[in-house]
Amino acid sequence: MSPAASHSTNASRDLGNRVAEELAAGLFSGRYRPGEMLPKETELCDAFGMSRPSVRNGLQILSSLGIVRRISGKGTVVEEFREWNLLDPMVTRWMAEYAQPNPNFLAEIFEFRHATEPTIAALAARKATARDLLAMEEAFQGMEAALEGAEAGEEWDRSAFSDHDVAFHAAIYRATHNLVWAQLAHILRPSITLVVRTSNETAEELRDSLGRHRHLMECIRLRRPEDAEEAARRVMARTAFDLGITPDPDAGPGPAPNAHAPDDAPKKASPHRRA
Amino acid sequence: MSPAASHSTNASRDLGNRVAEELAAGLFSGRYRPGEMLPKETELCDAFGMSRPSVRNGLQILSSLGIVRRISGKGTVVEEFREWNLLDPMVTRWMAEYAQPNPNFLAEIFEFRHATEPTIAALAARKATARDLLAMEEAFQGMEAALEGAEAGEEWDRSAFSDHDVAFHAAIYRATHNLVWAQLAHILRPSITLVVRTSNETAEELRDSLGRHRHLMECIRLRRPEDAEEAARRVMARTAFDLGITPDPDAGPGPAPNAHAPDDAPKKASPHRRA
DNA sequence: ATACTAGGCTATGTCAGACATAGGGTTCAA
DNA sequence: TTGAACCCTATGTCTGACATAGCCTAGTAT
Repeated sequence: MSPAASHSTNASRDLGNRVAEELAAGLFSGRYRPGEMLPKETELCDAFGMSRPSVRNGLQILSSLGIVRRISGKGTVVEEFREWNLLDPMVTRWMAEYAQPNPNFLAEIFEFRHATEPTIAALAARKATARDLLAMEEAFQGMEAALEGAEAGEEWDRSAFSDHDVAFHAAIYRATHNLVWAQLAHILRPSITLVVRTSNETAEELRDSLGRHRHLMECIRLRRPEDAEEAARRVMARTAFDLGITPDPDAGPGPAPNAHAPDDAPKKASPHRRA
Repeated sequence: MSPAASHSTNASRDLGNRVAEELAAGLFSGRYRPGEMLPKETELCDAFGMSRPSVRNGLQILSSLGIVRRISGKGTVVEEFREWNLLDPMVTRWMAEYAQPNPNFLAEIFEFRHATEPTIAALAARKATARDLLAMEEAFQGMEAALEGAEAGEEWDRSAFSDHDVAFHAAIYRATHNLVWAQLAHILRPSITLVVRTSNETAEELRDSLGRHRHLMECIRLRRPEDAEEAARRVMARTAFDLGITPDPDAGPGPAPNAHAPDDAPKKASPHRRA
């Protein structure tokens, strides 16, 4: 009807988000770099075929995420990467979706996970409810199913596996029933999908990883905080190997990926190393 | 001059932020509660004396922070608290500024800090640069100066002390040179200012706290990760006491989770939130 | 009587055009 | 060389209008 609809808002009703999304694709993929200027509003209007208010709406979103800064009378400049709100859910989604894997950045997220997930697992073992355990179990079964599909010979769906992997770890974060950690679950997605997209684990390696996840889940279910802590360390050791940070999945918890730190102190030997 | 200035944009050039700020004050103080509806746009225009685009701009900011949800044709509804992006710098500022201290929430942030700051301190001890150490030192001297002013008898400026306290811990977070932790430094402000606003430490207690901070700083400067870890635990033990979480600042690093809420918030047996 | 549809009302989403003002550069004079 | 006055550009804001999603109500058919 009315093909020449004047406003023609038949498509989406959320144009600002579309603008932000498209620009984010360029921002996160590195097409626009910090310090550079984005096209001016009128040019973006032209490029997207939308009115100025909608374009401004999109720019506003990016601005409130610390990704760009709007300078009155001058234009829109890309902020330094360090200023971006990397912990915002939308930003983490964009990272997982558009960013090309940056080894340095992945290593930093891993460093964070490596230091915290054992603690989180212990807390989860103390506080997890039946609902939390269910979420973990469903995610785990999803990983299992994806892996079996792969072993059945079909072409193997990496994204299905990594989605459930994300869900598994997020369930543990949420099981702490702590607002801060629950929100930090968002950084899992870029951390996991970016590595899965590039690395090439064998079926055997994945099965090993799955076993470690199962063990972690069992420790949480049985309410054994200390065992859960150790189990989480073993999961992270596996992840470190898949990320290429350690040469051996059973190698100790090398804390920092980059060893340029002038540490005259011996690194912390894991206190309870039950083999 | 031109009293009938039509546009009269004499005041600020950032009306959207003003709207967001004012609404945030109401949102964080509990005047608007999750599930409720905000006034409609035209009413807000009237209340703030601004045009619809500006008001929409402010609502857009709150929306992109997960604080409200805009429903086309219906209105603006306040999201559940758990959906708010509590890790966003602007949100943490609003929490520190407008939220009345919620014991439960403070306990959760403390739980997070208690679990992570020792690790962070150890990492900082490995990676801190001269610039990081300078930032820590300046913040520490700021705390010292504020405390001495207090002991000199003048009326004592809590906010000066807590600002430098925030800066001190933030410097440690940043000294890790890890993007994730650097961003997490933002949660320090509500955690610290909210407790300082309510608690009533004596000068002696503050001096004790200051000593623990100094020791932590020295351990980091001397690049002793393990000592820094322990020193951070002692700082957190002091903080736990000031928060009313533990009865004794030297009561070991009792993992706060199960022991919190001694007097003012009787702990529920079931962790389920459902009422 | 119940269920389903049609219509109207409300509040948000989008558009168009206009003016005001901050930032930055340029020109001209002291 | 330096300073001030000028102009241009791009963003910030306003006004007024229409389009559409969500919701409520009334009317009709079975």
